[in-house]
Amino acid sequence: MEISELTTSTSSANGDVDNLATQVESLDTSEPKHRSLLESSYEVKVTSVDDEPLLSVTKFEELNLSPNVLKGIYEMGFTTPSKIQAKALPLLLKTPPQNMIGQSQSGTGKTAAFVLTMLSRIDYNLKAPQALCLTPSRELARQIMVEVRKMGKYTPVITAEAIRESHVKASGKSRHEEFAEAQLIVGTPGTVYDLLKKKVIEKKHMKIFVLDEADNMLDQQGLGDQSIRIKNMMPRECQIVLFSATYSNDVRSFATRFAPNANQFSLKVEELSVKTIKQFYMDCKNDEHKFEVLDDLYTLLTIGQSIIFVQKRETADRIAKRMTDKGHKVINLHGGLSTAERDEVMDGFRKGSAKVLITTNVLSRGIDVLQVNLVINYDIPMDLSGRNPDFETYLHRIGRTGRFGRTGVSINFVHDAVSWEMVQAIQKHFQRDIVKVPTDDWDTVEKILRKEVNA
DNA sequence: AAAAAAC
Repeated sequence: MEISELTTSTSSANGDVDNLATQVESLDTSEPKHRSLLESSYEVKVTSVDDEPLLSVTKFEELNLSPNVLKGIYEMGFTTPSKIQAKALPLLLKTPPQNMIGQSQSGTGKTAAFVLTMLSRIDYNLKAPQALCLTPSRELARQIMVEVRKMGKYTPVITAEAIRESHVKASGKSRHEEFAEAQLIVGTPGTVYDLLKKKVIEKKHMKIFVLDEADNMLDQQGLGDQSIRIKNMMPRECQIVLFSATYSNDVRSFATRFAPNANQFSLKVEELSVKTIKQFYMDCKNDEHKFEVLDDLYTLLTIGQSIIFVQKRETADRIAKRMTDKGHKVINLHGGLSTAERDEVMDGFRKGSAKVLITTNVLSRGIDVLQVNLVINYDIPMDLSGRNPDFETYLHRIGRTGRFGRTGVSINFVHDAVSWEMVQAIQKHFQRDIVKVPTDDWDTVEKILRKEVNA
């Protein structure tokens, strides 16, 4: 098989800017238009396993989608394919199917791309599992399922979530009954593996297997093992699709074995950090001072919806309690909560009834709440040794804001030499300035942040 | 030294 490569550089892609602007507008008309994240040039490298010329579509109509899928897409407000959709969809939808390893910035339309592909692969006359998507958290699985149901609204698709149950099913259907006829399944690895093993989920008709946040799904101890076991249960001819905004070097080489002969698209590392997300740091004196600064920040500034990331569950609980004691209205989500509690907290945050969410890395990836305009790294994400920053997690965390071309702000709390060095390393790695804001001069802070953070 | 993910 020949490998053909095409590198496209777009410095004045007005078409793309228009396309995206149209999407942003239709997603939320209550906000003023922001600069598009595609405003400045960036490079997408596409690699195809065929030697056929690479196709990039400008309209969804060019993709031979079923009219029912098209109708769902348009109703969601998508008018034309985003940049990555334009390049990836022709490859994803090829017959016979080919594997795909895709990388693009957060909020550029990856989810829609693989959901659309799943919906297009299903034989709707066959009431059996045919499309499976795995995610690293229940919150992300639920979010993707919402997208599936919107996009598949005019198709007869039968769906099921394979996540730990949070309540007794109102329908009265057993899981066996539910999964027997479900054609499209989104879930977390533990539950999916369990259901496959028990033959609650039938595997023999599976046509497409998607790993969202693929690097995380393959890298993480536990998650990786489960993902591999599940993939090994899929039929040989099943299409494998990996998507993420990040692939660390070691994960990428494994990904190419996990999804052999895959078409690929990827970005250079300096293109990954979304330019519309402003990055700051606050120099705190010590760990206790971090909390005082946090308290002051939420007392003295009017802040829209925001997420505060910490390293440990216990820190999330502790900070949430102390903030509540100080009179702030905050909610708290981590893996130690019950499934019902997690669903309730997440639903409240999505509705906007809660403005401040304190959480762990469980929500670092994929979660899409458009109104979030501030992300605080109360603890800088680091690797297991505690000596190096976790660049991938950092990028995913700050990517919770600035969705779909909106502006966003991230603030890193620094409190000692190690955390300061990590911020320096992050700045160097992504070639993006991380600007200091004072911790004692709130007039200045407000001037710097006002435009972006105020509600 | 974490977090997540199953029963």
